[in-house]
Amino acid sequence: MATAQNRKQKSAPGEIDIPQLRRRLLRWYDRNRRDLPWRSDNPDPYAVWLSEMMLQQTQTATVAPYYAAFLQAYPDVFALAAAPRGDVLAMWAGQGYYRRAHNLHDTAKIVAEELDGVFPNTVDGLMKLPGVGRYSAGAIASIAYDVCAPILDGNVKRVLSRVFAIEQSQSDPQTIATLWGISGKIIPRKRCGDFNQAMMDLGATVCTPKVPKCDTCPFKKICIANNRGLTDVIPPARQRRIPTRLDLTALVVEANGYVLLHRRADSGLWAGMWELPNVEANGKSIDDVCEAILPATIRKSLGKLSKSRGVQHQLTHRSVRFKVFRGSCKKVRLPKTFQWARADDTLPLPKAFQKVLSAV
DNA sequence: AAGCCGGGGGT
DNA sequence: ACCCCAGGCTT
Repeated sequence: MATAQNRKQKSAPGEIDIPQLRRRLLRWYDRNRRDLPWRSDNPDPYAVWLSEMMLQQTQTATVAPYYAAFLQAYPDVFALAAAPRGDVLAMWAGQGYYRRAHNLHDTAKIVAEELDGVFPNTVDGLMKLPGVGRYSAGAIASIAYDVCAPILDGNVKRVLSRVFAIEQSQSDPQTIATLWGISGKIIPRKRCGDFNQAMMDLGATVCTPKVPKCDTCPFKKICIANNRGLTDVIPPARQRRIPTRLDLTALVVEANGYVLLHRRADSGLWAGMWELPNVEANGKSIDDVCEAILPATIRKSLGKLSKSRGVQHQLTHRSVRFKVFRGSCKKVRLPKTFQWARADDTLPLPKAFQKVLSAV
């Protein structure tokens, strides 16, 4: 009798031997775990939190050097809380998603000033911190405190979709709810941090989006997608969006070794970061551009501008093209939203502007 | 529910 | 060229 109940059971956790899944995964992890800088037998919640903020939508290889630099500059939450915002942003420059850097600093202050420097050890407590959602809270709680909280990131989504043959779109809220449910169901009572990290390692190194290495997978025998030859169609491809074009004219204004920077708004693209003065091109003349984005004091002493070669920069949702002009002037006093930066310093600039600067 | 927010590793 | 990455937040 093919009742709805029976059909539901077919791809429900009931079909998988959960204790066996746990044993297989932890045994695999003991032999094959990645050696990552933030891993430790005695985890420091601050270091775990720091790594998780950096790892949001960012691969481990990209994070590693930033993580090392942050931990050296700010060995504990009090050091980070005491740092000027500009220093934190400058160290984050190049990593993208700059809102994370603001949240990082805000959270450090909250923990240092209101929580005696101690990170919460519950999912609810952690989720009150800016930039910490359900995934990050579960990851920090389980890894730093061995609390048995589930996680669901891109890796775990993919692994669970395949093992339990969840065929629906990964972005469907219903599917996400189902996957959270499974993640909570399979997490063991012990070694929860290891278990969660093992799921992510498996997704990153074995259960990959393309050409998964099913022959070396600890779930080879129990994975429904593998048993039915469905690993190519689970999870289904998401529809991708076309980046929109953004044409900017940027100015490189120098004054004996310094370059003129402007501070961006606290929200939106490159939030709170610094930029080379720029504006949407829209057919503007160079005089119009200067009028639009330069303080009057600069314009007065600015020599003739020369055109440099253009720069192209790709974002996930934007395709940015820069026209670049270069000129020099006196090192005059500036409004607060501008600053003179030494051209040879590590500048608090997003990659796009680093690229423009290195091109001239 | 959908859009926004960066940059890069891997293929 | 195209996939997606230890997601969170706003509208």
